[in-house]
Amino acid sequence: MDELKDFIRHRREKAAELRSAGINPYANSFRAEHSAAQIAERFAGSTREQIEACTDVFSLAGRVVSLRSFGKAAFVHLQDRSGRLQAYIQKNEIGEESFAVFKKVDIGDFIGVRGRAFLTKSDELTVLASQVCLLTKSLRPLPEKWHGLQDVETRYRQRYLDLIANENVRRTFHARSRIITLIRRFLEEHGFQEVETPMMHPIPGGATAQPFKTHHNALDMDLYMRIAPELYLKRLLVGGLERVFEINRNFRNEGISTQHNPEFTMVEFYQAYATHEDLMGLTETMISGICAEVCGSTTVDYQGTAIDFAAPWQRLSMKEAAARFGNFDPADLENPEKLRSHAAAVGLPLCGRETPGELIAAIFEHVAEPYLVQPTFITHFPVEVSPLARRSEHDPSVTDRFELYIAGREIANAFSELNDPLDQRERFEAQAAAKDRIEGVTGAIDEDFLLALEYGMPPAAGEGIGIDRLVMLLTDAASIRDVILFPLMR
RNA sequence: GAGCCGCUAGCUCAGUCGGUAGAGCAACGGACUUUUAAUCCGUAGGUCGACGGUUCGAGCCCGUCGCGGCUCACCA
Repeated sequence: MDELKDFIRHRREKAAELRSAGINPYANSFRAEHSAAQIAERFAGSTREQIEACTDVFSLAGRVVSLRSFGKAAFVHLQDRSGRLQAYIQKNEIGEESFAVFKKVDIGDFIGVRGRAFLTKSDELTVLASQVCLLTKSLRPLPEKWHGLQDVETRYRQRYLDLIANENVRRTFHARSRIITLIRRFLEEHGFQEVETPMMHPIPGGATAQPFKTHHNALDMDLYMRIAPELYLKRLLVGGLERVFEINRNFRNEGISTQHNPEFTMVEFYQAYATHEDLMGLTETMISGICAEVCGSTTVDYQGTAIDFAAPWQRLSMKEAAARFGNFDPADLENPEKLRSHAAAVGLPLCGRETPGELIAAIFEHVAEPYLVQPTFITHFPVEVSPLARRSEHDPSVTDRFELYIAGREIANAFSELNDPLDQRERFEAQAAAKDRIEGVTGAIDEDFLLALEYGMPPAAGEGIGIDRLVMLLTDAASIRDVILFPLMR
């Protein structure tokens, strides 16, 4: 860059002038003892007289986000981690020299302020500065104060600007943090132990999705970024860790959309001696509790629709849901010809080799999923689309599995775990064959996982919850990118 | 990967029928010691996403490409 923009040149010049006057424009000597919110909290409900009678001196540091300068005085708003607070800087309060330094402060700079509190004429709590320190000179102008930063691409690529300019974005990511904390707390209180399992897998498993491939040079070994932690968490059940959970990233080499980011966060948890029925209750309790705590209510507005998280939630079998929303006789789903004709009628592309269970699942996803707005557990998943779930003891064609749908989206997936090593091997082989049949790709079988099962895995149930999607629901975010700090950009 | 929409000053946005590139905020100079989208006077700031074409003349019309958003497909 041979020609600097005026605003950058001006700010560099100011920084240089300060340096030559013996002022470090990147000082780190100021210790803020209070946050904006703490000071506001201190005087919440106080009268003007009470505030002005208080002789406490507060120290506050933050970014200057607005500046209204008069000849020998100025008002600034400082923004810190907790919010904003106004400071009033007067020449005769801080002295001539200090005021000369302050005159070189721009919007965007970090400053520290020390002083007593007062109420302005318009009743705004303000710190009357007795001392002002420049802490960091900003060389670039911030986005505009009134409209903030709107450009979606800039918001994602330069998230720091989005966070500075848009308070609702700060709120969203604060909510995300709280949601994860509450999930962790809930599971720990229920006796679950947090673990970390490999992110790089020799054989990708635990879900059906395209993996990212990578390579370890020293071992000359191909590896895959994990698509799910499931098979490792179950090895821990074999190892006797009866209740485990992991909150971490999964990576799927698939399309990107408002619901899909290539890396996304899931919580997966496994509980020995529990069934998928137990997990439905656990899930209702956990999510409705988190909703109440984060949103202050179990009813939230999501993109203009009210969603009620109060338990209990509706439960429907997949066949019931498919027949109800597809408007046909449930008995048709038991008849292979009628099933296939319904699938064709709703516009599904068919190759002619789909099994009945695959057709039921495809019809369900097509006709019912978008209409499952209120929290709904869908149960009785066909065995063909559930390679890791335990077969139902009442109907061998389905599994003891549920998925949770909210706002037309899959939020959680859970099942009583298949722990019969021979059945598991058959399912893996069927799955590999299906992959070969439909995609012409040979699926690898995780022999090490089957070996673990042969030692005996206690009966258990496991569940995965998509954290990003849950956060979207609880923060009214339209796109998954609005709840991921740095979404993948081309 | 396909379809639709968008890209103009640091930011937010106008730009008429193809005829000299505009505003607000921010910036710069000046005035101003209770403002809060401060106010007042003055100044500066542009590869109109990129390249090519049509035209006497293109921000505007046409084509190719880039980046982004939404929808669809694969997936959670």
